[in-house]
Amino acid sequence: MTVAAVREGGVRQRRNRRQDVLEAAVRVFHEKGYVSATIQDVAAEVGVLKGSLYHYIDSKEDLLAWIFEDSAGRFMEMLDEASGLDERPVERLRSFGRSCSLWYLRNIERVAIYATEWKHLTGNRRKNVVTIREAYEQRLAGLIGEVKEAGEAAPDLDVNFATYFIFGALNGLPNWYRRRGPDPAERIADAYAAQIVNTVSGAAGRPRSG
Amino acid sequence: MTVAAVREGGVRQRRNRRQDVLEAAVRVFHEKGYVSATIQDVAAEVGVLKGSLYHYIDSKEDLLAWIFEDSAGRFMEMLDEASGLDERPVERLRSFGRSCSLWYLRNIERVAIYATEWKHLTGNRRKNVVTIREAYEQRLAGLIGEVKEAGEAAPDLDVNFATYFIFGALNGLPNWYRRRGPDPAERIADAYAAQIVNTVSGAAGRPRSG
Amino acid sequence: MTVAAVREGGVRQRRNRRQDVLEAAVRVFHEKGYVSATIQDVAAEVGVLKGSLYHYIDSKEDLLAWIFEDSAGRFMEMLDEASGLDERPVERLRSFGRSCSLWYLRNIERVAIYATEWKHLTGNRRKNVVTIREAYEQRLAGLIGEVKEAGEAAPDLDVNFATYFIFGALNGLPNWYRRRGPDPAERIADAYAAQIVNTVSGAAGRPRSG
Amino acid sequence: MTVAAVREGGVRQRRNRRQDVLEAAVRVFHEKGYVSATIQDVAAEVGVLKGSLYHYIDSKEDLLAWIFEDSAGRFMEMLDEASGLDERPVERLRSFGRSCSLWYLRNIERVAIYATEWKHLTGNRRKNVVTIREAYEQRLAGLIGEVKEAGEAAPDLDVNFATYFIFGALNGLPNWYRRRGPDPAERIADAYAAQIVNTVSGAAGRPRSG
DNA sequence: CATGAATGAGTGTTCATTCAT
DNA sequence: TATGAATGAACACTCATTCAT
Repeated sequence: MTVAAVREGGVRQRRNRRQDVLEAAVRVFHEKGYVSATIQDVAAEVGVLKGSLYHYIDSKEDLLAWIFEDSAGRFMEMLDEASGLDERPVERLRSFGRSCSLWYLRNIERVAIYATEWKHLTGNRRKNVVTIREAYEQRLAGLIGEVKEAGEAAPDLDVNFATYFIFGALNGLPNWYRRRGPDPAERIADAYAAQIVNTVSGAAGRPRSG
Repeated sequence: MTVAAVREGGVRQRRNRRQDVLEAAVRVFHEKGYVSATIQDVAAEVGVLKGSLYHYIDSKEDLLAWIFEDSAGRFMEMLDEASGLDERPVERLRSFGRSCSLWYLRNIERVAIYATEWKHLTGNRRKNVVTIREAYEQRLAGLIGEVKEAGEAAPDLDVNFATYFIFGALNGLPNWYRRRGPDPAERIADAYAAQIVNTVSGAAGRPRSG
Repeated sequence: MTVAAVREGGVRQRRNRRQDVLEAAVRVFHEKGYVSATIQDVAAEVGVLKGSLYHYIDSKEDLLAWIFEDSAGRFMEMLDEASGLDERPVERLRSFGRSCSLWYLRNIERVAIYATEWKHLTGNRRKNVVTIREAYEQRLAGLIGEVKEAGEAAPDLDVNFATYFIFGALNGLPNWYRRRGPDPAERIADAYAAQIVNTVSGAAGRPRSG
Repeated sequence: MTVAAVREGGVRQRRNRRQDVLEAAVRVFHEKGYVSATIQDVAAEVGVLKGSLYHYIDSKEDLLAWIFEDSAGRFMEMLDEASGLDERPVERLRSFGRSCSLWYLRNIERVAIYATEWKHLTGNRRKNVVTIREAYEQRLAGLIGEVKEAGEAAPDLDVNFATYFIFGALNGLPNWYRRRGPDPAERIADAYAAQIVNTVSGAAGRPRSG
């Protein structure tokens, strides 16, 4: 083994350790809830003593914040991808719905944490999460608004209510979805995308059929 | 004052006290979350010392379970009322959606607790909550199924996914609704009912227009 | 026993408990030093478990602060008494020195804590202690200044240095004085008072003898 | 470069490193107190990680003991110098006072540690410190005794009390002296020496003037 | 020599719960 | 019924120390 290989191994191991801790925390926080979960639990999941965990984190809340940042970053990347399509508004909404649903399903524990534990962040960290959530809502509201302007939405649709409705439906995914369940994530994502479109467009969303 | 009156007064007071404690717990658990909230917090909200609270409850979890039972009972009453209508399936779904939404909005703190804190019940109490939730889901799924059978649903609709979707949307209400906000509960309930119908029926949900 | 007696007993007991805690803390902090002493130690000295101590205090630092406040209040009373005499400046200095020394000796553990642990107070509490110390120094400096103005001090005496010198000598008392030692506190106080006068006045402090 | 030079360089570097560590510890212990200061703090002051510190020390207490030994050794050298003068007792006392004061001021952090942290040594190390302190006190007491025997002390002077008094005044120096303050160390040392003499001799200390 | 991961005992503090008054 | 002192187990976090690399 070369010196470089050893060094790379060290770096990789360290990074993996940090990542291990984060992923262990995701599992534990998801299972027990952030407040009920103890640092001990996370340490046990990693396979070290609780004191050792503090090589990787500064505090329990740090660990939670770290999960949020990591998730938010990856989520935003996905959103950017999903928004830039060149299609009819209603199809862009469907596409957005499918991408979001799929991302939710693939990161279901993080999403669950994101949806329920943000209250336990304090100070600026909480503000940041709220800001990101609002950005997300506004992007969705924007899409729905475009559908409405294109005359493809139910005529009496309230954009805000629709946004909250769909947002809620998505956030409900972690409450029932099991990775080992019978339905492949893609199928669920397609169904949810269709339902999102339905929610917004009502009859207008149906292809012109007899 | 007669002896009977005193006794009745005592009973009524006790009942009120019990109810006071429950309502205080609802407020406190909603604000801080069940785990973070302390018995002290609840006692302070009631206006007694924490030791005194144990005249009305047996344990903290008892208090949570009590909230669930109380809420579930009242919720089921509402559901029974909402289900017995003699109308077209799609209108029964709309009616159900409106009633549920309205009940959610009027009991928003309890609903929030119901949606997020059920994990912290143990043993049979948890089972009961899951059972009730499933009953509720099945009732909703039943309604959606009837809509589908009546040919008024989107043709490729998956009843289960639709149920989860709508369930999630409703459970999302506590995340944004504020009692002192600009929109009256009835308006929100109507909008949510319409969106529920849209979700299920897509084009079919629109009244037959040209 | 009358109701009043019972009530008074309760109050007295509570007060005693609080006072017990404070005095236990004085002993423990004096023996081990504030940082090394644990809440456990104090609790053991009181005869309760460490958790129980938090009925009487809010934090360990609170306990330290409490000692400071209690000591400072009593010390200031003594200083006020000692300052108001109507005598020659040098005799007022002697009187002050005797009173201070005596108070130090009678409160030797508190004085030791006062002299060494003030650094471990934070924020305003530290400021307060520094302020009180400065007030004390200024009072002593004032007395010395008056002796000097009366022409009864050594001619080249620096008032500040003398103040620090004497202050240091007094603060050194806890380093050697033992309550059960051979010398009665009064004798020590007289000797220290004489030495304080000597420090300031040199030859001038001697009574005019042939 | 010769092998010897390399070796010498290594030794010198090691010695310097050791000295660096000791001096860093003096600064850190003085600032935070021995108990509150962490090995990490000392390591950071040296510029290495805490694990690396254990190449130079065996334990935290070792580090403290080392400071005491180093300081005591240098202090004793100074004392020996200061004691051998051939002068009148009172002038020897003054000379001793000036030398001590000056040494205190020049090693103010070590003196502060010496005065306050000796309790945290254990076993023989504590005994040694106490022994050294006693030796120092006896030397001072001896000088004062000689002054008294020479008839140059206040007639009712108690040698022990005077020793404690002066010892305390000297130990108080670190409580107010700042290196960057307005008064040069020599001026302070002269003043303190004069005050020491005053303390002991009272009127007798004044040169026979009219 | 230097690193930093790992340990494990310990610290201050919280809190649900009990119980004598 | 109400109090509040007391408990004891638990928690987040710290730190001196060790050791493989």
